[in-house]
Amino acid sequence: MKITIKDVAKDAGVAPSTVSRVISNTSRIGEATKIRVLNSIEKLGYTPNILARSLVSKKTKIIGVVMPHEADSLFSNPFYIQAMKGISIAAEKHKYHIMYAFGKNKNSELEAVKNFVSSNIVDGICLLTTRKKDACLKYLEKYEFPCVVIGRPEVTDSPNILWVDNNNEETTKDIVKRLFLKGYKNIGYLGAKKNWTVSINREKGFKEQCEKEDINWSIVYENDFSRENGYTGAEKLFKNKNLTAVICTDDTLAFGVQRYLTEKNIEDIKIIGFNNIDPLGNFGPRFSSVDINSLKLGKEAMNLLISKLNKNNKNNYKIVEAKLIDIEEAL
Amino acid sequence: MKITIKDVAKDAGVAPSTVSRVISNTSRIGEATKIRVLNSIEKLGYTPNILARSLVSKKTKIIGVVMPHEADSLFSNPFYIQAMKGISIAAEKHKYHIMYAFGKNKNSELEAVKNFVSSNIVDGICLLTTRKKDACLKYLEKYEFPCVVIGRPEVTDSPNILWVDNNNEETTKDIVKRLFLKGYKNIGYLGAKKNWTVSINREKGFKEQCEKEDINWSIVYENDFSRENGYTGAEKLFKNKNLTAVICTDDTLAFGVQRYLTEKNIEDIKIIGFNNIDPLGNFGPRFSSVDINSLKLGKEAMNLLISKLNKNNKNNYKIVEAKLIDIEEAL
DNA sequence: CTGAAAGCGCTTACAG
DNA sequence: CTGAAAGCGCTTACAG
Repeated sequence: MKITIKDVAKDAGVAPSTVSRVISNTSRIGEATKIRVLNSIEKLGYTPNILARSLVSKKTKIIGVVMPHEADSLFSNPFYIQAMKGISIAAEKHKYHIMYAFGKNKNSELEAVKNFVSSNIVDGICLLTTRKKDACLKYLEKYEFPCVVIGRPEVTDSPNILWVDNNNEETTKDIVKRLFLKGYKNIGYLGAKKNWTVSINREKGFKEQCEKEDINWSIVYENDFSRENGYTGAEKLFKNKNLTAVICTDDTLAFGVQRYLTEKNIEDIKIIGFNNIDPLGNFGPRFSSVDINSLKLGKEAMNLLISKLNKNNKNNYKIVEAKLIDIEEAL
Repeated sequence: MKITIKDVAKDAGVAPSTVSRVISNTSRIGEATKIRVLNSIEKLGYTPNILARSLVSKKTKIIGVVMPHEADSLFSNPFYIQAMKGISIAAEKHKYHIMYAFGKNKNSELEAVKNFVSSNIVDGICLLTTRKKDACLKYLEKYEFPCVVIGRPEVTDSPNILWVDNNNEETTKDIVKRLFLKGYKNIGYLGAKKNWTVSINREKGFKEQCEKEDINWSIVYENDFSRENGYTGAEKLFKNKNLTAVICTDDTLAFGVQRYLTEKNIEDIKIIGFNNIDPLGNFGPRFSSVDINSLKLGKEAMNLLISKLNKNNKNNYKIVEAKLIDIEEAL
């Protein structure tokens, strides 16, 4: 039988409340009794039942993490597993547990959120992506439920919606700027997931900087972050254009573009992707890619949320630096 | 304020116990009161507090999943994310929640297990790998804590240790047999993680079949499932041997072997890997690989564990078929 | 500094 | 079929 606080109390010859106090270390306790209680805890191998504790404290110290339902990207894109790892590391450090919900379809994300919120099982929620008119965020905001999102929400100044993001707009601007300096005057942008804010922000920076530098640009959107969509996107991009460089919003797309160019014998096209994915099958030439630091995105998301839960957060967002890994060293 | 069973009871004009009964749908309830209660629940938007429920039922309907601490493999190997997805899908179907613990180092796995067990937060535990003299399994067995492991434990007939595995021994035997029929007489085996039972089983099948068929074999072990270790492993394997085929216990290793062979201009070597990883950078020639069906491994692990928790499990293990995806169609 | 009591939100014998 | 009561294992005012 699992031993409880009563067993410890009896063994130490004190009241359960006293045991509780020495565990929480919150009020002044006589040194002698403290030692006695600690000994009994040790001797009996007592560990508190966190369920009972949660019931009275109204805090479970569990964070619910909702994965995007797009299965395909999950499998091929290291972003998710790295972010998860970052989330778990940070949570563990603060003695929080993590509960993941893998959505199976469009609606299951919102359902997971509702389920988390209504069952009282989590103190806060973390979303791994943001969309335009995000239903999950809307729900969470309505119920003022503590949450953090990786990516930039449409409304960035709501006190209840924390967020962590790269500076995507600046990053694509910077890339365009660098390309321009190297003499690239015809640049394509291949996006996917049109309603994901990450795509929108990268596109925005791209477009603005192109217009500023007077660069010929074209933009193509595909459905998914996938090699196949990279290939079909490249078909469209290179149909009538004299592009010399392509920025892809994800490396999976970039691999598809690379394949297209190889097959069609189109040479000397500069490709830049995002996420710095190691392709494993390491035979093709590598292209440049932006390392978005997924691990840190996950960690900072947790730090932000947990700070909020402990009511000592300063900001409601955090920018994680993205870093262009350029194969030409100095682009 | 969160509404409770008392609020519903008051609204419906019944006792809390009655509300509880209509929710659990466990005892006979008058149709009229049932409807009244249901209406009140609907009207007030009541959802049970699962913490309180867990406290009395001693069941949390949460499963703890312990990830192996080897971070490297996590990032590159789709096995984990696919298994996680399988786990989550199956758990959700049975209305269980999943809590993941990402180990950071060798000891953190056991700590995660101990933590799960002692805090009363999970009903059962799932391990994503098994090792020789597995400390986690030993602990779980000692406390008779319900658990399932993906992979084959050393002791396969303990009623308390459920497991799900491919038939790894048979699979490598089968591969060797096929290779032999195609005329391969010098075959290498490149393993990693010497203390993982999956490696041991695959090696065993390999060795036995080679000796049976009178094939010249050699075995090399490296530390990790990684491309780098595949490369160094190939260096060793091809030092003095006239190998014509190499079986790698993981595709990540196989990619390294492939790279070595390409660099050294060694041609016509048959490579066979495990896990059927899509390399993304799709320029090198593909090699054959065994699809271990990670998604199903995860699903079946959960099904087994949950059956056990509901005391209606028939077996304590389940074999998931692995399938050789041969690039030559008929090897 | 410490104990007795109430309460967190449920479930489940025990009566009737 | 339904209610009153006890209890799951904690925490936290309230006294002293």
